[in-house]
Amino acid sequence: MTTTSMKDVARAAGVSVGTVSNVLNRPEAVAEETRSRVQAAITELGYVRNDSARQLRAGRSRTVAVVVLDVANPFFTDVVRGAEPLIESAGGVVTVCDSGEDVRRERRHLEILEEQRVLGLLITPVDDTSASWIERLSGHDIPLVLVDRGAGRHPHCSVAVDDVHGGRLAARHLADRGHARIAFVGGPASIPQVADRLAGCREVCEERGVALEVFTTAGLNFAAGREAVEQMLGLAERPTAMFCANDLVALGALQALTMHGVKVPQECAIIGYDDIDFAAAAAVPLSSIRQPRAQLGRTAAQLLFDEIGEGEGHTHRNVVFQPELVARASTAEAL
Amino acid sequence: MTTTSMKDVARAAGVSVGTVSNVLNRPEAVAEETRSRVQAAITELGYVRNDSARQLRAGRSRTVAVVVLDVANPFFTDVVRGAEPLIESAGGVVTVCDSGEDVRRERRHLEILEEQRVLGLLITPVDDTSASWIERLSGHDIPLVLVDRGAGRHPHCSVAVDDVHGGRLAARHLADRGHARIAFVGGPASIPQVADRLAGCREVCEERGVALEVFTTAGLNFAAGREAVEQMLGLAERPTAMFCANDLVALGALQALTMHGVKVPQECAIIGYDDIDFAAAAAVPLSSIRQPRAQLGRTAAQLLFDEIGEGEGHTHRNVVFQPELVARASTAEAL
DNA sequence: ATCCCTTCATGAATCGATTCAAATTCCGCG
DNA sequence: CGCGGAATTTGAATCGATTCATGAAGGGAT
Repeated sequence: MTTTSMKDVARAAGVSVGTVSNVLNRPEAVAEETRSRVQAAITELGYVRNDSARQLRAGRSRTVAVVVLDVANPFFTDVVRGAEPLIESAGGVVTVCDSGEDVRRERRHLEILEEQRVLGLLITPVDDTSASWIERLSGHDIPLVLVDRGAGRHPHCSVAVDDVHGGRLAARHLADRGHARIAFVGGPASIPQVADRLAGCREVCEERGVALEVFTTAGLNFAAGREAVEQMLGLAERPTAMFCANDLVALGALQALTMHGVKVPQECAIIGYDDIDFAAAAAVPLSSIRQPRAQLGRTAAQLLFDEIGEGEGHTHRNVVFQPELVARASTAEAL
Repeated sequence: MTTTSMKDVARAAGVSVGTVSNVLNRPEAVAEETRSRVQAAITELGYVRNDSARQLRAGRSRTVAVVVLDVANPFFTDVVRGAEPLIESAGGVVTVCDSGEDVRRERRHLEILEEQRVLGLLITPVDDTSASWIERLSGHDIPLVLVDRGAGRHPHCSVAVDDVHGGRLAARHLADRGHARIAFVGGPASIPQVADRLAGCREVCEERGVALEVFTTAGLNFAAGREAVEQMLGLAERPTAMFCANDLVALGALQALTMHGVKVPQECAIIGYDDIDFAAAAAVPLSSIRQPRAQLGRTAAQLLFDEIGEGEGHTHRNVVFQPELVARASTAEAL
C-alpha cells in the first residue's frame, strides 16, 4: 500500500512506465520536458526503485560478497578495505560475510549468496571441505576469486601469500636469534594457512636442528594465545620462543606471559603473523610476518572483474605475493 | 539458460509449479510421495531458489542491515556479534555497512538499503545531518533502531550508553590522580559520541579546576592519535594526561608517545574509551571506559524485532546503559 | 450407490522493473 | 502539401516465486 511503484509515477506524470524506466536508466533518450516532469513526480511521490524487481529482470544482483574467516581480525578488514574502492567504482555493492572459521556458517552464507544470485565472490575458504560448495557456486556461473589461498588444482583465480615461505622466515629469524627450542601456536590444523605456516616452520627447524613443539588451538584469536601459554608454562622443558599463526594469537600469548611475569623477549620471544596495526602498538612491540593486506584485496577485486568482463574466454590467474619479516622488540636479541 | 527455475523442476517431477512451491514452503501440505519426487528433481537439476523473485512477491527482504561508523573498530564488530544470533535465529540475514564516519558513504548505503527493501536497520548515525535520511527510511516503513545514540526527540527505538557520564568518569579519574592539565583528543566534533564525551569531561574539569586542552581530530583511529601527540609535544605547557575519544585513538597516541620516549603514565597518562580487547594487551595496559558492547547489539536487535512484530501499535523504547571505569597501568599513580 | 468431508494438486494472477518492436510525433525540405 | 527520417513514447511480454480459489481424487458412512 505504502509502496509507490513505477506505475504510480507514470500515472502522476502522465506518461507510460516505459518512459519512467527510461528516465531512470537512459535519461538521454528522453525529451528534456518529459524528463523533468517525471523527475518531479518521482520526488513528489517519494518513489524508490525496487531492487528485487530489477534483479529479477536482470538475472543477477550487483552485490559482490566477501567471505572472510573473522571480521574482527584487522587482517581481513584491511583486505576488505583494499577491495572496496574497485568494487564500488564498478557499480557494485559490497557485503561482508563472516564465516567465523566455521564450515557450517560458511555454508549457510554460501547458500544465501547463491539464492541472491550475487555478481561475484571473494572468499577465504575455511578448509578443504569447503571446496565442494565452492565448486557448486562456480558451476552455477558465479565467478569467484580465492583470497589468501592458492587455487591448487582448482579452476579459479586466486590471490595468495606464500605462507610456507612466511613460516620459514619466522622460524629462520628465531633460529638466527639463537633459539633452539620453539613453539608453534595455532589451529585448527585444518585451516590451510595454519598448515602452511607450520610446514615452513617445520622445514627450517629440521634443517637447523631446532626442537619444535606444536600447540594446536581451536581458533585464531586472543583466547587461543592465552590458553596455549597456560599449557606451555606447565611444561618441564619450556620453549624459549613462540611462533604464533597470527597476530591475534600472539597478542593473547603476550598478554598471558606478561600476566605470569614471564619477560618478553628475555625469557620467551614471540613472533606473530599478518603485521596488523595493533602489532606495533603491543605491550612489547610485536615482530611479525607482514602480508600486503590491502593489495591482496585490491588484486582479488581486479581479478574478479576481469573474469566477469572476459566471460567464457577467461583464463584464470593465480597471483602469489611474498611475505616479509618485520623484526621488533618481541624477538630482540636476548641480553 | 544455465539457471533452473521452478518451472523446470515442476516439469521434471511431473507436477505444477504451485506444488513445487509448496514442497519448499509448506512441505506438510504435500503428500509424502509427491514431495520426495519433487525433492529428487530439485537435487537432480541443482535447483536454487531465486531470492529476488521471492522478495519481489513478498515485498520485503529478510536482510537486517547494521550500519556502523567503522568496521575495523573492534567496538563495532562486537556490537554486530551481539546482534547476529538474534537476527539469524529469527530467520534474518545480517549485512554490515561501513559508513567510515562519512555522511556521503552513509547516505549511499541508505539509498541502496532502501532500494533493497530491507527488513530493518540498526544504525549508528554519523552525525545530526543523518537525521533527515533516517526519517525518510522510517517514513517508508523501514523499522530502525538507533545504536549507541539516544533517540533524542526523534520517534525511534534506541540503545545507547550515557556518553556524557562516561566522559565524567574519565575526567574524574584523571583529576583524582592529581592531573591539573589534561588533553581531550577526538573528532570530528560533529560525531555525537565525541561531543558527549567531551561535554562530560568539560563539566568535571570546570568543577575541579582542571585545565582542558581540546585536540580535534579528523577521525577516530590510530593515525588520529599519533597526529594529536605530534601536535601536543610541540606545546610549551604540555598536558600531563590525555583522554582519548576511543581506544583506537588512545593506542595510536600511546604508540607515538612511546616512540618519542615519553613515559606512560609517568610523564603522560592516557585513558581511552570502549575497552576493546586490545586495550588490555597494549604496550602499557590501557585504562578505559567500558561499554557493554555485545549487549548493545543484542538489545538493539531485540528492539527491532519487537517493533517489527508489534506493527502499528508499537511504542518506542529507549534503553540507556551506564559505562564503567576500568583503571589499568596507563593511568597508574605517578611515582 | 450416493453424499460429504478431507486431503492434494492445479494454474492463473500478481509483485515491479526492464526491454524492444511498433506506433506516434515532429521537422525540414522539395 | 506531402514525404522521409529522426526523435520520442508506448505497452505488452518477461523474469521466477508465491498465493489462493477451484477442482479432483480418495475414503467413510449411510
